[in-house]
Amino acid sequence: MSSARSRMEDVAARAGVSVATVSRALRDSPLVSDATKQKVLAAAEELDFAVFRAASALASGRVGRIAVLISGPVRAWFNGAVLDGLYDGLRAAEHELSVYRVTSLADREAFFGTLPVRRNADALVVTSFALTTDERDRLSSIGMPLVYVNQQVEGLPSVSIDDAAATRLGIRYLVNLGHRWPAFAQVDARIGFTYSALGRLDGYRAELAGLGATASDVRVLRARGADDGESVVAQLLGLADRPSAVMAESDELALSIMAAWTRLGLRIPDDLCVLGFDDQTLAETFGLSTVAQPVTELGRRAAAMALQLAAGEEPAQREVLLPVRLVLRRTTAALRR
Amino acid sequence: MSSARSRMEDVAARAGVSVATVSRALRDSPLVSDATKQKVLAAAEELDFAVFRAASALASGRVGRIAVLISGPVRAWFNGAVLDGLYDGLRAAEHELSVYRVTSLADREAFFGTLPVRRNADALVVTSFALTTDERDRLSSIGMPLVYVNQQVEGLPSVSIDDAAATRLGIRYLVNLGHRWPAFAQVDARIGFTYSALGRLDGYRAELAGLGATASDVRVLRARGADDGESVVAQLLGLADRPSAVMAESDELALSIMAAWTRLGLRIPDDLCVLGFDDQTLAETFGLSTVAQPVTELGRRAAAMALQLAAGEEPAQREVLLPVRLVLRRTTAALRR
DNA sequence: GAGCGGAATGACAGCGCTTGCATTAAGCGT
DNA sequence: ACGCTTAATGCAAGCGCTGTCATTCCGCTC
Repeated sequence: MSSARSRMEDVAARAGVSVATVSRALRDSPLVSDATKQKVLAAAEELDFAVFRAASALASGRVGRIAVLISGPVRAWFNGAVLDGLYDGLRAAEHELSVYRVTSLADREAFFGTLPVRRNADALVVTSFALTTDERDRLSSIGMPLVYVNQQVEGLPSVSIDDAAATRLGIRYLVNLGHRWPAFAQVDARIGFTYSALGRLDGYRAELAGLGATASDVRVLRARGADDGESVVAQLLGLADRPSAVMAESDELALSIMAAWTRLGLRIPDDLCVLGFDDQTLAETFGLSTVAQPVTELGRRAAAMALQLAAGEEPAQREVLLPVRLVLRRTTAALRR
Repeated sequence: MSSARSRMEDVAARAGVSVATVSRALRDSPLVSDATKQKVLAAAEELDFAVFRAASALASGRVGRIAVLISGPVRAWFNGAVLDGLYDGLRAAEHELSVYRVTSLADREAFFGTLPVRRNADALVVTSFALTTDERDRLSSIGMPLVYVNQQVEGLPSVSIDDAAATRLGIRYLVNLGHRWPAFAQVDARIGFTYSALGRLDGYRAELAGLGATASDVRVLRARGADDGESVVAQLLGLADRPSAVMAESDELALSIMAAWTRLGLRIPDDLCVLGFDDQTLAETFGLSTVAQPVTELGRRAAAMALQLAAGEEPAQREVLLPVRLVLRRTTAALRR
């Protein structure tokens, strides 16, 4: 408690050992005897000592820090959920997280232009968008390990779900309820970002085709943003053979569709079944049926993998695929004939 | 582009100057001539150089890092929005952010027990809960500047809104619409955390009293969580003189109340007016009228203040109060008589 | 009892920057 | 032309740790 900003030297003096021993004891090195560890720990406690990480990083070359690139703001539910997982996974390893938000092409260029992580992170986690070959080359030329979240890239370390399969699961469920054929609602792709929505769209198409739907049964509805359910509803109502069910690429879009639909006095699930994707907080509140993906777990696994790569180890599994599950609530029901 | 992990020495050699000059030039010191700065910048660019922050921190004593304590997970909308603001505010100053999540008393004790920020942050931002005197003393004994967000504490640096006044604004609006008298819905307080909800409750009580309501007109409804609108609706329906309007302490709770209410086949705003607090993303989607608070701006201002304090400057204003505004959408309407 | 191996610890040289001070160059008045 | 100020740059000493290598101190063996 006493000294406010004590150094390792002070701890060493108090414990009656050298700074080298203190350093080793605090990191629980097997080179230090148990008795000495006790003494050192006690002295550190009494002096209220905490390692100055900058000095440690300089001496060891390891900065104890993972960087993450997220697409969009932190307040977007998906980003928050991934970050929670990353923090969970890093906490035990006493690593920190540096968050870089990328919302525009300019941001992205700025990041790769200056590559601020260069010597300031031990590994980089990239969520929700693919890197160009150039960007990848630059990272590997500086020896920065890379982990993808929310997408797979041939042979590179990644943690994700199978977006296509997950969507097929949802579509199959709707079809089994008698809906011939469900539509699929999607936000227009962000420029310059490849994005798991592609896999979901593929899954939708593939499943319909597999179940015997024809080309004209495939109805993809476009929104200008995740809160633009209104456009989706307008397209829905304008369709010749109006679908009795729609699956949205995200819960946020699904909720927006629900709001626009009920605002017109129409009912859910009676007049339209809605199926979401994610299982975010408010899905339960509004009784939204959805394909749940374990987003926070994605983050945890990514953290673990990044730590392994940073330590120079080869992860047991380079491409981790986590399971999704169908969560049935009150926005889906069998087609009334 | 060439060398992957170049040091300042390499830049110095290439620019034909000393490392000291490089260091100064990169930080835009007035001690360096413009011509030299150009040369250094060019050399740094060619070598793809980025300062190794750990070394810089060790030499200067400033770590270039602000720590923030948040209550609950990152995926909670409020936390995400504050973090976005903090990142905005720190970006220009090239500072980083260390996030510490506190969800339990144990977390809190762990944080203050080891005080990991001790030498690893230049300032600490605390959101949504008050510190004990002990905790404050420990921080000030190590000279760690402190900024509160989302609450005010006598004379300490803080950035917040006036929760009581904001709530009074909302209640007054409902009363002016003819609702005699609105109820107030709140989540049971988290143990050990003081929390801006107190101010909102006070505001509710004060405004009703000020407008001439009697004690029995004050109806505070309790939810077990922000997604427990169900309990609130049950309490509402059980009330003798059923209120025609309810204000919730957060949009999340308001949305949950709306969901529970409409699930019963009741209408909004016809049978019940609902007013939220926050103006989060989905408020617009669901047409929720609400008292909007500038959460991201709270974060930006907190970042600016933290940077000032870290630099040893005294902020112009120690207690910043940001304005709120009423956002009228479709969940509120004049009482039909 | 001398020699030896292994376990535990200490001494010390950096890691890559920043910064106070010394030094040099340039400008200027007389 | 000569000192003198001011501007620009270089020199070198750390910052607080880590990791290599050397040293000490055991208990054993022969």
